[in-house]
Amino acid sequence: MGEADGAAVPMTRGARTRQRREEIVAAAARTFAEQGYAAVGMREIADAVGVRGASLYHHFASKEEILYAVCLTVTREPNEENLPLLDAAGTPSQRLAALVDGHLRHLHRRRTEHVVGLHELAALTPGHRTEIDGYRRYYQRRVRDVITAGMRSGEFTVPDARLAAFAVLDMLNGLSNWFRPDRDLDLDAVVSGYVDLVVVRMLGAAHCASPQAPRP
Amino acid sequence: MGEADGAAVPMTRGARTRQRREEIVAAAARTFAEQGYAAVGMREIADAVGVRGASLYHHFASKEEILYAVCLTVTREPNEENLPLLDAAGTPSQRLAALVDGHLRHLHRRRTEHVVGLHELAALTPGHRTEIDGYRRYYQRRVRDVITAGMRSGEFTVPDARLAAFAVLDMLNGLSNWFRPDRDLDLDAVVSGYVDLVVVRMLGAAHCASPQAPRP
DNA sequence: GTCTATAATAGGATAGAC
DNA sequence: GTCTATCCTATTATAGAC
Repeated sequence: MGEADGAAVPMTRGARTRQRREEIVAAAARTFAEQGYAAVGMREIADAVGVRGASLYHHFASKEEILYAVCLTVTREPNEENLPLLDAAGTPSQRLAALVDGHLRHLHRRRTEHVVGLHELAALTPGHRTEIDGYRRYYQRRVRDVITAGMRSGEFTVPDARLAAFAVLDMLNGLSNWFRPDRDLDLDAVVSGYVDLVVVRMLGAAHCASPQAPRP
Repeated sequence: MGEADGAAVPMTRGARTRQRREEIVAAAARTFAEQGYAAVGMREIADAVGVRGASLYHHFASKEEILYAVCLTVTREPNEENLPLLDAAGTPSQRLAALVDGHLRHLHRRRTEHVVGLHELAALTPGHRTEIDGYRRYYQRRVRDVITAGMRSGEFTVPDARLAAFAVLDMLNGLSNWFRPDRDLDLDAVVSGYVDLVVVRMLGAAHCASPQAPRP
């Protein structure tokens, strides 16, 4: 394992740079979430990473670019990870139940970033704001579409898909503002409780917990 | 109507001062909502009111005190105006329906202030933050209590009042982030739709729209 | 109650050495 | 890729005249 073959340890430099970028984004998300974007200085982010303020500009052109990276994490990831659940096999109830599950688990896994992404959109440049809003609107539309599909199939008895989609997503996203696992309320309990509240109760599906055959 | 009786035109000076205070709070809420608290300077607030920056300090000791005033509006007012609806006569379904109605109308009437109050709490001083959180927690507890009452009376079939209270309030508060009246979605439609989604569908009440006698 | 003028500080960002 | 040093500007807040 000498240095004869450079390809044996490929992209070591690039990987390290990428890792440092992610350290910066993670540290920034933490401080932004606690104090608010505009109240945090580049020096404070740098301290959290363990470098000097000027070094951040080797990785990001501006403070807003760091915020943009945080916001991308919580708008693009759900589109890439959760929306495929809506394209999978199954009834609208089953597919929406899977999305609610995935959505809540992503909200928790990226809890810090979501707090920023849901509160600091006003600080983005107009171009970045438009892009982020586009991801969010697409996600919203896909949720509305699966509700509409469930209404057509007769599974959902709700009268207005648009209103229901707002209600569902606001209810889900609210989680990141209050959920802290404790002795009598862990994530699995919230997830199954919310799937029931949304899919069975609010939308009116007869059942949805586990994959099932279509009704005869 | 001479100057013999000072009480004939009472508090004229105080009323004007109070009015200017409210102008400042209103202008600040607008700019905070659009750009975020920390991104707004005292000069910008002053411009919106039509005075110089220094003049604001005659009415408020600091920028944070203005934010505190905005946050008080959207945490104390709902406690004072909406919570009495939970103490009125009627079944838990009826009382919660009235609260949902009042809550949504307040969210809309104080739309700008709510955007600030829901996004900028991190910028409050610890003391103010604690006070505001107290109002919010009390409101949340009252909603949970009426849900518990409905569970005991058998009207609500939901399994967990705490989880349901979070779901309901997050769903309601989300309104201020997206609702703009348009041709096919006015406030009355959203209110009646959300009352149905929350009280009838999510919580499981058989009906609640209008006052009714208890079931035999 | 509002003004002008200014203090005191901190902010984002850049230049250039290593 | 990170550092030191620094520029330039904007900020909150105060002092004191009117």
